[in-house]
Amino acid sequence: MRDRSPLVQLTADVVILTVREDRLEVLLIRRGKAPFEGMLAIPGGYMEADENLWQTAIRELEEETSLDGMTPHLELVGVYTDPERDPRGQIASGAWVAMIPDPPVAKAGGDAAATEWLPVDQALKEPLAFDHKLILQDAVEKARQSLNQSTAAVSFCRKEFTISELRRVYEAVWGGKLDPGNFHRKVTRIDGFIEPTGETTTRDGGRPAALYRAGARRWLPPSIPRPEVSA
Amino acid sequence: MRDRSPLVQLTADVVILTVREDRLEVLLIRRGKAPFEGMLAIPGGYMEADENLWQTAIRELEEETSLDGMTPHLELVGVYTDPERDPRGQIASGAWVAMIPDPPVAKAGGDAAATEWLPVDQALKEPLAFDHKLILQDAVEKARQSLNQSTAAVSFCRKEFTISELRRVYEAVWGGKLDPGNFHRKVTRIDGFIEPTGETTTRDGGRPAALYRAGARRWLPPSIPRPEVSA
DNA sequence: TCAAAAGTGTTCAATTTACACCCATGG
DNA sequence: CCATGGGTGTAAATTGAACACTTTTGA
Repeated sequence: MRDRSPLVQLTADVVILTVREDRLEVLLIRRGKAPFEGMLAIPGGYMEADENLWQTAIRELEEETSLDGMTPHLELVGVYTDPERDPRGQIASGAWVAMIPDPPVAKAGGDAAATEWLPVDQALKEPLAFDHKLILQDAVEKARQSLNQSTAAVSFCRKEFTISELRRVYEAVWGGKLDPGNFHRKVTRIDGFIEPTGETTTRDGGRPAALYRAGARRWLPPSIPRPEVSA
Repeated sequence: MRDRSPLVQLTADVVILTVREDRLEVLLIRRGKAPFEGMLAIPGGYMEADENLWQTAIRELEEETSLDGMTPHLELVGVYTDPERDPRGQIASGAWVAMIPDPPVAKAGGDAAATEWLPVDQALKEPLAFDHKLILQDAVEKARQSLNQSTAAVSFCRKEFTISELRRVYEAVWGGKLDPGNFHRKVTRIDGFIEPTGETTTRDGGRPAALYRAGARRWLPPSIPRPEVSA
């Protein structure tokens, strides 16, 4: 049995999402070589000998975007291992979703002939290489869930952001509108979600808005409250 | 670069959890062969040629437990790919966490010399083979998070269960006590979480309790409410 | 009759919702 | 001045927390 266990190569695919002009967009590459030459694909690459797959994902992310030293939110979406998923042979892939602020600077590099930002709705209508349509669907679903239960939304914002900018992230990812006043109170009341910098900005127009930073909290309070730790 | 991408074998490890006597317990195997002979390990096995890693995980779960045709909650925990994690060579692992009802019937099979149920607290104090301590920690954390935000707790219960049995799942996994009355109202008010069967039981002693089935809902309501879908 | 567990009532506090309304800026 | 978005006030409805209390069984 063991001897028959197939030898595979590993790749990391990174679904890079951002919110641009109140829409959720994804970074795709136009493939420059076979297989699937000319088709859109999710950026990714092979794991190298001295690294693990998480490090591969980070490296791929850095190759495609300018991160300016910030560590982005990078979350595992799934592991894609169907024997037939890659015509080149047995290649398994770990997929991550990255949430980065706008304006993301796309670099052209690696074997990507060109990189393109596309609204997610539109990307899902395009034909994508390999099983990348499935991966993209799973990644977007994971992002939506992350906004439900974690503070991941701040990863879509710059280091300093206004509450309205944060609200527009939720609106873009979830679809629909949120009441600005109620949203403001909600997020300021959840302890550790965001912290005021003391500065203000007028970049969104209108009355100056207070600027905030991401807080230390990672998880939003659950709807069934957890008891205090007793033991 | 590509040519240097290492060839690896894939395994699926399944952290099988249950709630027994108000404690969270994990199924481990005592290894019957090298490496780590005699040590405790998380059950797992190699991916075979005609399957994907999810199917491997399901197969491993079925080898270790009697599932009686029910599909258990099986959730991806992570992908473990450090080059040095297995002394036999480059072996990458996908880890899942399974939540199954008590009483789980452990089968002895495969290359497991013996299987043992251990309270999670205790298992984390034992030395475990490979990087299985890390995997177990991650799996338990994933299970806790799942109870926060999804209806996964019902997976720890039998097909028909009382609200108290469900409450004891939360208490065992989270630690601490929940108010029985308030918990009762909470879970019956969340639409689609559980549905009454109409039957009652006295198996927990005291006044007969109504029996429930798992409902169709998979996710608990988020603390920041999602707006209605507009588009 | 008593203990045990299920489930409901009750009360006060806190939060949510849906708005109206005022505030502070740029043009 | 006006338009724009930021942020607070407010009142009604809902929900939450704590805990007393009734119900229904087995022992």
